[in-house]
Amino acid sequence: MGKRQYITTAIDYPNAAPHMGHVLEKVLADVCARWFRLRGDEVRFQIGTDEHGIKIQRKAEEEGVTPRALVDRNVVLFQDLYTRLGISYDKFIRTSADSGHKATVQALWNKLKDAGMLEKRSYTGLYCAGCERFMPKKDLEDGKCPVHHTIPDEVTEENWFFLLSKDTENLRSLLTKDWGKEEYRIVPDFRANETLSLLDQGLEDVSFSRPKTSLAWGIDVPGDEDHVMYVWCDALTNYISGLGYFTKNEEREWWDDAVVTHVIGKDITRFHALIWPSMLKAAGVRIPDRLLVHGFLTSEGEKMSKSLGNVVVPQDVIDKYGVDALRFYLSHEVPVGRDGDFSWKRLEEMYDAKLRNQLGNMLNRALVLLRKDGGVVQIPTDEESVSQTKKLWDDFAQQMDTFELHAAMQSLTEAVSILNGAFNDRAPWTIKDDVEKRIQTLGNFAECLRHIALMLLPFMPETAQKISTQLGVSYAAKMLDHDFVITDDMKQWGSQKDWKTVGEPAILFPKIEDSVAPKA
RNA sequence: CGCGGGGUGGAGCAGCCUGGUAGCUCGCGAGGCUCAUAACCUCGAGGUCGCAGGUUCAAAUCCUGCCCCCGCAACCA
Repeated sequence: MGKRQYITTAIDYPNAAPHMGHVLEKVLADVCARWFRLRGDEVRFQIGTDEHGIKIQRKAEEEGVTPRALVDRNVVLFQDLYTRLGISYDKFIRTSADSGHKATVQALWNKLKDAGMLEKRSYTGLYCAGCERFMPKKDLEDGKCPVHHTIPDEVTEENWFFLLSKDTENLRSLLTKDWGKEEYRIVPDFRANETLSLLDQGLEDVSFSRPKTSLAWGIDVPGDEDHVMYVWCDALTNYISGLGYFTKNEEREWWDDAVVTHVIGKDITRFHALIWPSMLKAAGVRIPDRLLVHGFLTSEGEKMSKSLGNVVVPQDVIDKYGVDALRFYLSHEVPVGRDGDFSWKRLEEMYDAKLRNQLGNMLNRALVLLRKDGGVVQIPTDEESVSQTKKLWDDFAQQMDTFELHAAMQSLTEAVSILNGAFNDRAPWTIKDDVEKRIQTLGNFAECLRHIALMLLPFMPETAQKISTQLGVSYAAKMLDHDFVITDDMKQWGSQKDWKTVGEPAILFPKIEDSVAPKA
């Protein structure tokens, strides 16, 4: 018990407002972080923004503002959204604004250089003046830029390269077994297989810097005033710079002596699976434990894109259905690791069917009847209830521990459905003469709901607390505290001896009248 | 032959590894109940499991070929 967990998400690129894809990742990581805390682990959870780079620089030029002003403005959008979503992060790192970040990155750079992993080379490529970037040959149509229909110029520029190819076999070993006894697991498995097939194709060295003439908005390369670091050394390093690595070193134990989990999207798997461990190893820093890779979200079955006009603004969803409905949808409908779809119609169906009609109504029908008998809580204890509850918790923990979060979430909605069925079968409202029996029958349902609320806590914290409060459970007020832990006692059937009466029933999920999705 | 994912009742998916009455959720229809947020429960309709071959007593499930959709292909989460 009580392992130390360091969990991170990819840092977001704040060149525009956050969208549903950003939210998927944060919710996934937050559910994990909350679960770790609830099971008694010490957790540090970091998110942030990757604020350098050419796109920010250009976007700022377009708007006639400084890059600094642009990111300062946009970062707030991310922070506000994540706060509203209840993302329980401990640290929000900003690569251009966090004082320690630059120092750690430059220190890491020097270590890579000392390790002989950096080399300055001239790079020759096809440069499109219109796009202001090098075009890979594969992107060209008949040798022309597909956007500008011009033949790109052959341009040579100096770049620092990270000698990733040196580590090809080490990385293959790392992903299949270990690298100097260090292990690094990719979840789900098929992402690991994909990465291994990349190794089979051979690894190339990676460009790690840009001349300031083409990119000014970034961290200076130490000892080379004409160059700025390219994204990888800058962005990936956030995971350790956020802990003061190589500088203050105050919080290094969260890296050195913790289970480290990176939550990322499938597009950046290769960088996290290959470049990052190679960098760390060269710098003499331990490799993380696992990489949790999520898929992408389509919108209404199609790729999310501005031109299609189907980009879903998370705030619209929250405004209409609430934070927990959104967290529920992303957890219940999107299998961890695989692509998912966001659909207003589906969200509405799920909200009505699972949350309003099943969960909310179940709570309400039990509470209303209990209140008619004075709200007395009496939970009959029998062998079967005790053992079934234990099995429920064991199965749930198993799924959560192996990151099958959607399966865990789905088994919760399944449990609520079974509860509704049992309620009809036992029909407590038909027990007219025997008050004691009626109260005890209802007590069973209240106790079941108490357990379900606890399990819902990582997914839908506010809802879980509301249920517990309505039930009148004594720990309800503390459930959202950062240090709240689900104890073995809480997981026991009928363990809450101080639970005497139920609270006031209230509608958990109201009917949403307007069934038309807001236009984007 | 670039890589990967996928094509199963109206929608979304499971099943395929370890062949043998095709399952789940939503939606739809009909009954039941009436404690409850017109919610809940039960039953039902609806599928030649992308196409074509092959292996087998038997294939959604294994093999071969083909068609189609989606994503990725060094910086779009």
